[in-house]
Amino acid sequence: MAANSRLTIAVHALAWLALAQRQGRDQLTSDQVAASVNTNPVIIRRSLGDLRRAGLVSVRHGPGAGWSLARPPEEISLEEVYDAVERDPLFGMHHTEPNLECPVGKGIRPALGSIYGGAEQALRRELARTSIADVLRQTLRAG
Amino acid sequence: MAANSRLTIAVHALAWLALAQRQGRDQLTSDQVAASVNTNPVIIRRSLGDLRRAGLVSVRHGPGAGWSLARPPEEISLEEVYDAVERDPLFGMHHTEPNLECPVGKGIRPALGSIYGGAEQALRRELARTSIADVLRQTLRAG
DNA sequence: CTGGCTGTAACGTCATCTGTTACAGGAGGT
DNA sequence: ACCTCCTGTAACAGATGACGTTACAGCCAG
Repeated sequence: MAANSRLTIAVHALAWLALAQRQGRDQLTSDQVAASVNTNPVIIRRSLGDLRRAGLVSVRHGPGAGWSLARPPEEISLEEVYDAVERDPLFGMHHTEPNLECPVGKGIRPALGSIYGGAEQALRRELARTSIADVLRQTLRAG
Repeated sequence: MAANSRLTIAVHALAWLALAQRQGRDQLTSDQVAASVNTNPVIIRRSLGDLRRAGLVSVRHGPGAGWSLARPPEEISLEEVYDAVERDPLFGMHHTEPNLECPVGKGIRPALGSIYGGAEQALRRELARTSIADVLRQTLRAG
């Protein structure tokens, strides 16, 4: 798959918001987040926009504005972040409809659909075990 | 991520080989597999080439040539197929190096690396529970 | 009202995947 | 040894999507 960095960007932004909050800075602008992630502020706004629609962060407009966590970092799991930023299923089906004359072509899609569903659930269960607070703790230990 | 259909193509081809084998047809050419998947034979050769390098199928050249399973379908797990056809990690890191002045930017990559590793392992463990024989069974039941 | 920041559209660039054509190379049957 | 069939792979076109950038409308505290 494509090396998709959306989850990385979102988790990085959330961890940075969690650290800033702990340090008493309640808001961060997209420019400030972008400076840590080292990318363009618009990328951050797009990512945090997804997280806002999922209810994980909130935003304040006007001067002195910025982003903050909508919940304590212990209560934000990577599964929720994954759901917020990842739209497409993990594995894609055939681009063109398989040959329905062939017994394999006829039944393969529902069979794979259920198998892929189980695999995605296993992935989510694992991501659910880690919170933004966990990520921040491991990040500060590694740094 | 990109809707990547490589795993789907490979599993479809293997299930079709397994069914053909059960019906007494020991070899299938890439044209015959392509007719069931409904794609170009070169796509099939590329996919089966990955599986051959992983030791899951074998190929015979010359006239009357074609592909066949290198092992019984009960002993080929989707985890092996996944490893054979999927080169990139599931989640990508930042495109540009994060800001190392920031404590989050400094430690986020090793932290995420270990978390992503655990998530990929959970995915693989789930894929390991299903064999090509299982896929074929479910496919024929669904068809 | 004003200044600062968000939200989003529009666009370019780049990488990747699928699909296609073309052709060199290997191996069994004669 | 030759033929013939099929594999293996390079080269290319088109589509898709991600990232990055610029630009601008909208919103709101002061």
